[in-house]
Formats: sequence, C-alpha cells, structure tokens
Amino acid sequence: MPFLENIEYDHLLEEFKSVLRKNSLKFTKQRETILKTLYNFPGHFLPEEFYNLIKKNEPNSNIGIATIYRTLNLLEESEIVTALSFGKNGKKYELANKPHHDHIICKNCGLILEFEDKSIEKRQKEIAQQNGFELTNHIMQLYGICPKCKRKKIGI
Amino acid sequence: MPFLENIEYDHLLEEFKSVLRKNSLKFTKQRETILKTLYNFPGHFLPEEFYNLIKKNEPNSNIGIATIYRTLNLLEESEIVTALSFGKNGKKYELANKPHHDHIICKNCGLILEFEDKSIEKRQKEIAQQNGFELTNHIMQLYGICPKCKRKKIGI
DNA sequence: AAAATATTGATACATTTTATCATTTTTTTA
DNA sequence: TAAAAAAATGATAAAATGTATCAATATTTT
Ligand SMILES: [Mn+2]
Ligand SMILES: [Mn+2]
Ligand SMILES: [Zn+2]
Ligand SMILES: [Zn+2]
Repeated sequence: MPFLENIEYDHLLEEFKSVLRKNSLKFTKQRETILKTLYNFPGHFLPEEFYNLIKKNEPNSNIGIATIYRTLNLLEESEIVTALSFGKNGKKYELANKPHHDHIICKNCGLILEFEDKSIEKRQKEIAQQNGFELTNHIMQLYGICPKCKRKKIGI
Repeated sequence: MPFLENIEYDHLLEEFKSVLRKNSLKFTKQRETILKTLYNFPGHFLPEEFYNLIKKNEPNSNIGIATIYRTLNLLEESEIVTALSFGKNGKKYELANKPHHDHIICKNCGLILEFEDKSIEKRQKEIAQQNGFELTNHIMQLYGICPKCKRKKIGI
C-alpha cells in the first residue's frame, strides 16, 4: 500500500478512535474492520453490500449484519461517513473524506457519479432564507440514463 | 362545493378514467374515493394517512390498506400524483395538479413548503449534459428549522 | 488480575410494502 | 339484460429493511 494512503488511513483511524473515546465507546476488531473496508473500497454501498464485501475480504472476521448497521449508524452520526438515500431500497454509505457533493444516478445500471455545484448550493441557501428557514442540510439526486446505457438504447 | 372546483375535479376524473380505459382497468368505487380524497385534501400524505383520512371522511367505504397502496402506485405511474420520499419512513403523495416543485421541510415539526427555482433546474440540466446523462427526473429536498420552531428555540 | 463496562452475533421483532387468493364487482358479450 | 369474462377487492401472509433484546464475550478501568 502506498505511503500516502497509509498516512490517510492512520489519520482516519485516529479520528475514529477520538470519537470513540469522546463517547466512552470501545475500539473493537469489528469497528476497525468496517472502517478499513470503507477506506479500501471507495464507492457507495448498502449495509448488505458491506456485509458481503467484508465476508469476502476478511473471511475470519465473522461480523454480524447487526454490527454493520450499528457501526454505519455510529459513523454517520460522527460524520465519518455520509449516506445516500434510495427510499425503501435503503441507504448507500461512503467515506466522508471529500467535500460535500451530490449525485447523478443511472436508472438503468445504477452508476453513481458525483458533482458539486456552488451556484445551486448558493440558491438553496437563499431559498431557505426567503422562507425563514435555518438550512441544516439537503438532498439532491439527479436521475437519468448514463452514456453507456444510452448507447445500448435501453428501453426503460 | 363551488363550481370551479367541480369543473377541476371532473377534469381530473376524466383524466383518471382515460388512464384506466387505456390500460383495460376498471373504474371502481374505491379508486374514485381515493382520487376524491386526494382532491379534497391538498397536502402531502403517507398511504397510512390516506387510509385514516378516508376511514374518517367516508366511513361507509371500507377500503383496505392494500387498495390504498395499489391505487397510489397506479396514480403515480400515471403521473396523476407525485411522491416525496422520506427514506424508510415511506413516501408522501400529493396530487400532481401544479407545476413541478421541490420541498423545504422542517426537521422539527415536519412542515413542508413548496418552491420552484428555474435557475437550479437549469443548472441540473447542464450538469447532466456535462456528464453525458439524459436527465429524466430529480429529487431535491432542503431540510432545516422553520420560523415557528426557530422561535421556540428547539434543540434538535 | 479482577471488576466494570460496552459490544457482539444470533435472532426475535417492528415497520413498510407487496403477493396471494377466494370472493365480489365491473365490463363485455351475446 | 342475463350470462360470461375480466379485473379488483379485502384480508392476511410474506418479503424486505432495519432495530431491539439478550446471554456470552471483549475491552477498558481500577
Ligand atoms: Mn458520493
Ligand atoms: Mn408538493
Ligand atoms: Zn447506466
Ligand atoms: Zn417546524
């Protein structure tokens, strides 16, 4: 593993440990495995997908699905991961190691791209203000057909 | 009921009947009751909330919860209603009798306000295009604290 | 090392939504 | 308009995602 990534992971680990200490929580093998998996697999994953990813990559870990849910919730509250909601199809999690962004999603193949747009973010703040709201967060997801699927001329 | 509203409702009803005819579906008392309730109660409601609304307002209808779900799905596919997702807390439905809009939602009291912003919509189209996507739809929800709740100085 | 504390995996349970199916209602046909 | 065909219904079982419970285990503190 390249040097830089090791440094980044160590930093992340320290951040997690700090959150745990602050809340009188314990540093366990399972929590470390989940954090490492988040780090090693950039992308957007459902709890179930993490569960299978860990079973495959850390066959000796034997983590229960409940621990996956518990730990992702903890990491989300701690803002170490962010979640992307798919309605009743669950939430996909990703490491929060990049600046805020939104997503554009292919309705055919599920491809997820990321983007950020300062002008939209600015308008959102203005709209909230106009309505007297104190804005805390937002969700924005664009849905469509990706270039690859367009080429295949899929009928959705 | 005022005259204008009757005209609008009749128009809506004809639209629904046309969808049903087109798909060889039948016009039933239950489907009419649900459409009428959507029309009479503007707002954003969960299937369960519609179910209770109808039980209260049409005590003789005896509609099953399954029919509520089935009919809302049908109306959504037919673009007669639109849905607002609340993750695992379900979807709130509203009659699609106004132009496209997005929502700003109070995290404390659940108040939902509507807005439309042409400049955001335009940027969304541009972003999709830049990524080679054919944009079909989007979701955007702003979350925050409404003026009333702000005044109460709620600690979230 | 012992005691205190928190976590874990298994699994029961909760919640939202869909599937199943016998019966009823609506529409078509004659 | 009566009979036949087709679809919808309500009740409820089942699926799917996520949370709660709990005895056993691991971590941390003393
Ligand atoms: Mn992302
Ligand atoms: Mn609305
Ligand atoms: Zn695609
Ligand atoms: Zn409020």
